[in-house]
Amino acid sequence: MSKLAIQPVSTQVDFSSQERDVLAMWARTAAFERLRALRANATQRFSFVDGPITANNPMGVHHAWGRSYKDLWQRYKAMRGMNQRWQNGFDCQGLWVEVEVEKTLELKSKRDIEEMGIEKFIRLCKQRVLKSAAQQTEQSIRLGYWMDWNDPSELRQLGEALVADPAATLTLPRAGGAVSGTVEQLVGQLGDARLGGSYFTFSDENNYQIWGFLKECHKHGWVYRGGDVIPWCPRCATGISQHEMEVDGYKDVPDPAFTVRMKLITADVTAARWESDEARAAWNASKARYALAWTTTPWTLPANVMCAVGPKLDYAIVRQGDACYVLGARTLKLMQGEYERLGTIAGAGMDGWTYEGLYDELPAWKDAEREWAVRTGKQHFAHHIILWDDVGEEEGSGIVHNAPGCGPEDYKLGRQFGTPAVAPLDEQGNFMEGFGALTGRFGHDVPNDVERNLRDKGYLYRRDTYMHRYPHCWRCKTKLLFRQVDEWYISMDELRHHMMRVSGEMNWIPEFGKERELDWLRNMHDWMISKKRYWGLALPIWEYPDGSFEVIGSRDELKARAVEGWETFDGHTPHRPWIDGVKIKHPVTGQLGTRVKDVGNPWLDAGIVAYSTLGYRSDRENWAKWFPADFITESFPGQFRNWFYSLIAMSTVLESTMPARTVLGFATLFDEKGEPMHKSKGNSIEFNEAAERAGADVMRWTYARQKYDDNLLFGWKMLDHIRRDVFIPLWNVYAFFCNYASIDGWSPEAERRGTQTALDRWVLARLAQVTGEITAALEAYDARTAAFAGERFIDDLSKWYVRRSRERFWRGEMDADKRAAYETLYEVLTTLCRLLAPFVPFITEAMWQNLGGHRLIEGGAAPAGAFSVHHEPWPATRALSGEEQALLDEVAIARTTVNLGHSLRAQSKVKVRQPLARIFVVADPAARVAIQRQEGVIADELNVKAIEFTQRESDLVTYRVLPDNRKLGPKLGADFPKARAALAALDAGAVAAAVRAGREVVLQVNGANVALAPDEILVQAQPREGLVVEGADGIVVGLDTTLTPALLSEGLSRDVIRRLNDLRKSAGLKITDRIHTEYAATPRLAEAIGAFSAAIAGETLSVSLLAAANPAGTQASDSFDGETLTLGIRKA
RNA sequence: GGGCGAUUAGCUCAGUUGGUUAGAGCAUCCCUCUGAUAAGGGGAAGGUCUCAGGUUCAACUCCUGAAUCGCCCA
Repeated sequence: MSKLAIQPVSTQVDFSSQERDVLAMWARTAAFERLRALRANATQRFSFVDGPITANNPMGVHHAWGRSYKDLWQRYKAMRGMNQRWQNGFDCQGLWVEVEVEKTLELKSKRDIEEMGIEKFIRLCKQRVLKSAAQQTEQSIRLGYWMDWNDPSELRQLGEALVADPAATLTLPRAGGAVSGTVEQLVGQLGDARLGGSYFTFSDENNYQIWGFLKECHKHGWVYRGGDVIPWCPRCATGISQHEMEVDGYKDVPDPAFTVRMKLITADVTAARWESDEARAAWNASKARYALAWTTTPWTLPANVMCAVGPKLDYAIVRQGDACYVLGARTLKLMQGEYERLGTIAGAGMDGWTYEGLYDELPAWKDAEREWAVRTGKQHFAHHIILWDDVGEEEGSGIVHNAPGCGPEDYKLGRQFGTPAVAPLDEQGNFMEGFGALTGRFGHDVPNDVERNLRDKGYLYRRDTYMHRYPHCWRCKTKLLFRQVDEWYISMDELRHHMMRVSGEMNWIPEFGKERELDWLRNMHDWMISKKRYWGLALPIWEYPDGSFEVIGSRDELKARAVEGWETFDGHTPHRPWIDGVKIKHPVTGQLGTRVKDVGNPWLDAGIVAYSTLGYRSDRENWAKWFPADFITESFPGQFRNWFYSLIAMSTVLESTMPARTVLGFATLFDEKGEPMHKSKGNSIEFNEAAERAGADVMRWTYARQKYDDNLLFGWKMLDHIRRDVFIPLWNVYAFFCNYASIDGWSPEAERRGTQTALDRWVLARLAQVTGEITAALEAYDARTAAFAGERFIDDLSKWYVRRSRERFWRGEMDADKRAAYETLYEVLTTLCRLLAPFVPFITEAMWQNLGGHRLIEGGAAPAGAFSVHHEPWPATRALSGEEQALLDEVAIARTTVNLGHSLRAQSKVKVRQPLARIFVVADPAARVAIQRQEGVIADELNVKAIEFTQRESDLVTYRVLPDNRKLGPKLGADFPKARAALAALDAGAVAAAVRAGREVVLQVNGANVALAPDEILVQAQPREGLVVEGADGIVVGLDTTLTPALLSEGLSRDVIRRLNDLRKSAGLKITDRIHTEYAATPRLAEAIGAFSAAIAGETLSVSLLAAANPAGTQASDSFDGETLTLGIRKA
């Protein structure tokens, strides 16, 4: 092996451009493939299952957060020697893709799609997915995310070929042998064992595996077709499931608020309390009586069936003109104009009151009533008032209009009371036949028509505008309506409990995740799995004309059962439209079964991947090897009811066991001000921009140090802060080392030859300590703790080790001490590279290559060899020895002492440059030993000649004696305050002396003697007032500020040195350049220069130092401390 | 309406089973050091620990209630 030559390094580093160089190096050397090969035969495995990223748009910085964790632990586990699958996943099917394709093609509705042709539409959806996947792959690579990535250009090529001619034959080259097929077939096989790369949830395997899951559910009788009223997007013409009602789902909007007077037919007021007999008489005499109902969805009024009141609420009976009104007692502000309060009635007393229907003349109502009559055997349905506990008084009139065909709660009540139901809207949100003039009109467009109609009929009391939160489509932002529809569900009754058990077995980070998931499961409704759209899982449900249905569990099963349409379908992926033509025959009735047109909920696609990607159907042995995943991670919000939920549901059904051992969740990414990033708001940061401007490493570190529970306020300021505080110091330590190593031609050797100093041993102890800290934190999936430990170490390394070691590197001779400095810093840097590599793969790689790794490539290392820092094993952890622990404590005490000394100098306005004779120190015996051992360092830092442990502590300190609350509180109870006061009244010095001597202290409390043991009293030394003394951590430092002429003279000489070095710098000299120096100085100063000429010459590399009337060369003049100095230097 | 979580310095956050004078980093200002890097060191200022009760010898910490914010559910 050739000798390593460490190259000099600039401190002006462009991290982003360096990252691109590293990426090029990785690509050129196939570094990732080498890692896979190196770990391929490892017996230990780390199973990570990726939660698929939606392959729809470019990756955002919020995606980079989670992906940084994914890469962090995969790299870490690789360094721990484990074999891994390295498979990324793309989420491919669903409405989001459809919406984007529709936008591109400017399609307005489902009708447009059908006119264009479903087949073409599906192909365009697939192509869009492939294009997005290619882009996200490139961005992930830029992030430094090591995965078994597809070639992005191949993905794009497939997408184009698919649109051009899906039936064309294509051959894809692969290491294990080329794979051929039609374009469509190959696309359907992406991610499988032969093609490798990322998994795609649109793959045949993924879809058929879900069929198997649904079949299993059907075996238990959990799959059913249910009617319900659900939020409905009229634009997408599909229902929005409970899972999708996300944060984005609600917007504040103004809506018309109608107060409708329901004309009462029967109203039993026996429960009423009247204001007076006259009031009662007024009610009896009134010409018309009304209940006032309130709604913000006027389009639902034509479907009104009942009204609901709160049984425990009070309702006011009021008179206005000839009419009487009943409304919530606390909602009287709704009344317009003068009115008279007649009485009060509890909601419970209004049960069963009947009223005139608002739209009883409509054919739709007549049909509904007829259907109801057939069902119940009754004649006429009377609109009436019911009791409902959920009625509130905060908004509206306390009387809720109920239309069972128009709202989920309404629907439930309708079912409960067995009423007719009128479902007014079609898929596009338009009124259906039978609604008179409203037929064909859009639901949200009819308030004015409804208003006119109700006014004409005398039913409208008032109309207002009301601001409230109203659901909108999470994809296209269209204002939702509610529709009564048939959808397919998986019943949760039984499954819920199994899922709760499985969730309970998993390790949730942060811990509250488990409670959240359990809470969600407790409240989970049946899972709506159908969607009335085109691009997605073809639900394998075949319906027969008699309403019965079957679930088909696999392609083979379908083939065996197919009686029609198989030839057309064969060779295609299991998607619409081809699958729709396949018919089966009922084994008993012989009826022809047709597949339901619905596609599946996309969370089915993502939830199955712990099975589909591990070969559950085809290679059960392989599946068992990798299942359950050791680790999964995604952003928490939403995933409890989405991915985590579906993952657990499917694993519970298929194997009744957890899909992953550890779930790491993290919060939400916002902008610097804590507001959501939105392209339209202009506050979003593109991933590519962040990677280029801040660098991927800086981003990754930002994510790593973030607390999982807290939202991340992401912005340039914080990125810049991380770069300055973490990366610049790290890089400068590294650059310092390399630049001197390069000058000295130093290179690492197998054997250590240096003589380590205490400082070397200290930093190596710190290194062992931080290795332990980072390892433990990563094992516990705690990135933040690990990152903070790293930051503290970089700080110690830069601000203590390197700062204290600089002179050792400057020295000319390569002596044993300098050698030890090189050897130590080399070990620290190379170990640190490995410790930080999983977090920040680029900077560590760049450092590693210059520090040694690269020689293996250039020296032509064996093909099986490791050349990247990411091929290395993780640094071994070890327990600290007693001496090492003591050394760490010792340095901590020394640094405290130094800080105190600096503080004193600042207070007494004696600058550090001015040497002083001594400091005084008061410390307990252990600290005293530490300070003695670090005496040289402390004296040097503080620029003092000596450290003295004063014998007469009382000169420096006073004592404060305090009761040990923890011990005496429980012992004395209520007497404690008195004892504390009694102790405070004693002479602190005397008590301190007694405690130090190990004697009891006796107090008078309530006339009785209480003896306190020495360990029940705390003695604190405090700096004496008025002295130049500073104290902390039990150490008190005093400064002797006496200035002798000799000290003053030395101080002056230090000023001269500093000014000379400033001059060297401004003259543009190199650090190693030698100079001739001349000076003109006032007498006292000249004397000082004379006295310390050797030191001055040495510190400034002056080969001559001469007095001159007019100093030659680059000149500078200055006055300080009453002296004047002119300097001149010339390069020697 | 119900549930969960939060509220500590200008900002971001620590704060062990209740215990003595509530801390750090950043930012600000002042000083200092510089053969130290976009730096290093010191100091100052900044707090009714959201509020109100309660338990206790003792509450940032435990309990109850309220306010505000966030999330989930209805």
